[in-house]
Amino acid sequence: MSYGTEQLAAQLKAAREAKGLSQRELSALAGVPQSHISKIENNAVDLRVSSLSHIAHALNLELMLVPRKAIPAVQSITRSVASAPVINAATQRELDRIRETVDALASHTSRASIDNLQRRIREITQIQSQIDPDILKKVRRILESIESSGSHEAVNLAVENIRALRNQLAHRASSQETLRAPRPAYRLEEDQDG
Amino acid sequence: MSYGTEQLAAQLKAAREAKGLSQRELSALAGVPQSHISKIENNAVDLRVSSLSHIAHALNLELMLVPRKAIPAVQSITRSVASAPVINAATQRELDRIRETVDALASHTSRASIDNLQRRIREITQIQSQIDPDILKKVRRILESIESSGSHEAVNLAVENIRALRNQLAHRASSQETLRAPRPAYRLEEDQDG
DNA sequence: ATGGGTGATCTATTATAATAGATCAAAATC
DNA sequence: GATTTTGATCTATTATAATAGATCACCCAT
Repeated sequence: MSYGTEQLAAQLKAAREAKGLSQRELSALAGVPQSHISKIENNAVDLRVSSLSHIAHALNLELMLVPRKAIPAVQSITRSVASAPVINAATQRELDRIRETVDALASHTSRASIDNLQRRIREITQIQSQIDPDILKKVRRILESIESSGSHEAVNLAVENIRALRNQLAHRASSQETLRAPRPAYRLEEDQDG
Repeated sequence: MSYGTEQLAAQLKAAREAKGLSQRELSALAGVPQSHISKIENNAVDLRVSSLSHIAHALNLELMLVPRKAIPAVQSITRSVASAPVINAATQRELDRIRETVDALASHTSRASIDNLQRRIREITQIQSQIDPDILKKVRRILESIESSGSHEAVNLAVENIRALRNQLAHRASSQETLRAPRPAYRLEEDQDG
């Protein structure tokens, strides 16, 4: 069912995920059942303003009525605020896991190879930019396969892999000033799988 | 009953009145019963988002979720847009009535006095500025009393009256331009505490 | 395999928004 | 003074949001 509120639904979902909250966590914060949040995010209900307001507040959002003419300006502001260099919680979690994996790897691998690897990891962590958690997940998979194989060359491959990722991210970070407009962090009309 | 939506209710009512619409007129535009609009404006219901959205659209407003940090900036924009020199519907209606009254007056009064009066009326109409309908109403009352009395001096008094109003409005209009020019756009208190 | 966390999807019940329509008092208008 | 407009307030009916709670499949990690 469509209620003409799909933008709001998508925005709520995006905001929740940007804060790294599960539906259950948001449910506790907003005082709304998880099942209802699910329906809302899937645009299956025409929710009441009080519900919307509660959920929005839990996500640090405010419901406002904006004059037609002011919409582009407001979107511009919203985008610039939303794209602040706050790291995504999911990304943060993946980074933590990578660090754990590297620590585990370090405990039974030669010092020299691991030092290089750890430096690369630190580099990535320092880049305050949005990183796709899936990419980090792949990196971790490689590290895990290394741990099981114990191969020296595999470690070098991993280092190489991460260096490439670092370069990619660094490039994106520097070109972000000019690219910010076509890459809104808050998408108002789309979801993010694809 | 309070639903934490009194801001929205007040804003809707203000927007409706700013457009010079009655609840019934808005009802027709938004496809929502007048009785319901009354309840909404009096904060007697926790309305659904679709209803809010319909009414907002009829009033050229859009429902948006705005990040906490962006609220002051958005309010600033909204204010500046709202104060745009768009003529109020109620004002427009009063101006139309004044014109009708003058026409009626012209049909049985000496040409010379009326010409001057009509020129003054035209001057006022040309000033695209917000005029308090109550002031215009007073002007019309004077014109009406003239029509009943038929006095020459009364016509001159009315002309004088309207000339004063014109000056007042012209002054306000010119000072408004100088106030709008250095409009501080919008500013984000972007402290980047990250 | 197992268990924790995820989000979607059921159930059943209650609360209330939304609707169409009538009525009313008070202004505004004629 | 009579008429119209406006906004608020009723009634009665229907539609559905909100709720609590259980369940399910899916991924992820042990």
